[in-house]
Amino acid sequence: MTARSTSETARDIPEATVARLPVYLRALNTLADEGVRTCSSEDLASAAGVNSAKLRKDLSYLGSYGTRGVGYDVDYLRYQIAREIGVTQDWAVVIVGIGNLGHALANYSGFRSRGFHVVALLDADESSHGEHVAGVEVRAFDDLEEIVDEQGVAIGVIATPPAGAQDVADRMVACGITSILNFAPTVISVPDGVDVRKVDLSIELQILAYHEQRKAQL
Amino acid sequence: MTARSTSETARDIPEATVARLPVYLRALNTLADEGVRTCSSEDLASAAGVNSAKLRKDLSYLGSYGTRGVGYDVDYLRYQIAREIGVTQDWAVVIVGIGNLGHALANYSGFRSRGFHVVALLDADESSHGEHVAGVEVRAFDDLEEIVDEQGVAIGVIATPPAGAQDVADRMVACGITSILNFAPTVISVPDGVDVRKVDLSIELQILAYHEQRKAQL
DNA sequence: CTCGTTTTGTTCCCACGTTCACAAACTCCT
DNA sequence: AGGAGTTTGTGAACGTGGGAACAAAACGAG
Repeated sequence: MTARSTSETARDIPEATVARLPVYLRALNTLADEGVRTCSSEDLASAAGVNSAKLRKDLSYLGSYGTRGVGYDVDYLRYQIAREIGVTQDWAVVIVGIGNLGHALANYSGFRSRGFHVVALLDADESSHGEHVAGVEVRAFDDLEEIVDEQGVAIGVIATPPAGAQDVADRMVACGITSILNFAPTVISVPDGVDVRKVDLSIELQILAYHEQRKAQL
Repeated sequence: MTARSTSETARDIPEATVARLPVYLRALNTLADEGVRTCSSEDLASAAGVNSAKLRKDLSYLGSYGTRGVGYDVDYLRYQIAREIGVTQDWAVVIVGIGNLGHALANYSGFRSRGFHVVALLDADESSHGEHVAGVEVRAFDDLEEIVDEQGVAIGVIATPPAGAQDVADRMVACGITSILNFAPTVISVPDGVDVRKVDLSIELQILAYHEQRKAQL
């Protein structure tokens, strides 16, 4: 509806919206599994746990994919969101650090089913090399460059202890990885152009503890 | 400096600040381990990966714990943040769902060292009962009420498959748990007064994929 | 004691995100 | 064909968060 810029897609979507698109996509998948063909913004919003006005505004950044008076076609919208996020293609992922968490990540079925393919598991500890986890062999961390080149890996996952995380990140960046998901409980710094997202289990618990403590004070 | 309200502490701290306090706390712990006794806002900010103005503003919500011209006493500030977050006390935590992720969480040393104590591991699958993980016996999900009552549990962790997550949440809320950390890839709804935080691995990857795709388009 | 230096605490302003509210657009019924 | 009823897409108001910049406060030198 709005005028397109020179390059076809690529009007920029607010970061907060980007973070919610995968939630909408999951909700749409659930609806589709239940046989729902069409839904209103109200339906989808409640399935996704957000306000319907916010949902409509979020979707409006992608384009005008609904029909007034009717709602959204579940399959069509699902495809449009998947395309916008980029999960219509397959992404190669490398996981570094095969401890408890690395094992869990390697075995996590949610990656595979959403277009993420774990092509390598790496660990600095030699005693783990050769072991197979989720059908993938654990290899030496030094094989990183080779694997990234061969397989065209763009996304790396760090699941090492905090002390090694910055080194791992540096090596990843050096060999061309531009997106990192960091589970190590430490701040890592990377050059501009590289995206890092951090997941920190104990920080989440501490945030809950803060609110819990406040409730207890009343 | 500002006038206190009737009840001693408890001016409300912005949510964005609350989420960063654990990061500051971790950075302070690292500095303390290195033998640093005093630091400026600049030092601490770079250790925590934030802007120094933001750090100072965040800390100012807690009180006036620095000294102009000098900086912050590392130990003192560390204690003040820990007290504010509530990690000077010990919190009992129950983990439900002992699959790959549940195992990893049970074994995660970062919980114990930050005042979180895993008092029970529960699973609906009988075949896992009796097994010991990280020194704690896996018990039946039906024991939840008993354990929560006896141990005064306020925080629950859900690491089940998505289909069971809402049921688990309902049972947790029913027996008095008021803070939930949800790893199941589904939206769970809870009554007012209950805090839920969600950690979703595949959503994080999808957000990275979006940015990766945009970089590739240029 | 006074001046210069350092660093905090805070104010002001801008950008971003959320919500409301409504016009535009579509369907269905008569 | 026209009107009533729905539901989207969006403009406008509001609230929260981030960053620059500066006054206030401490310290040290002379």
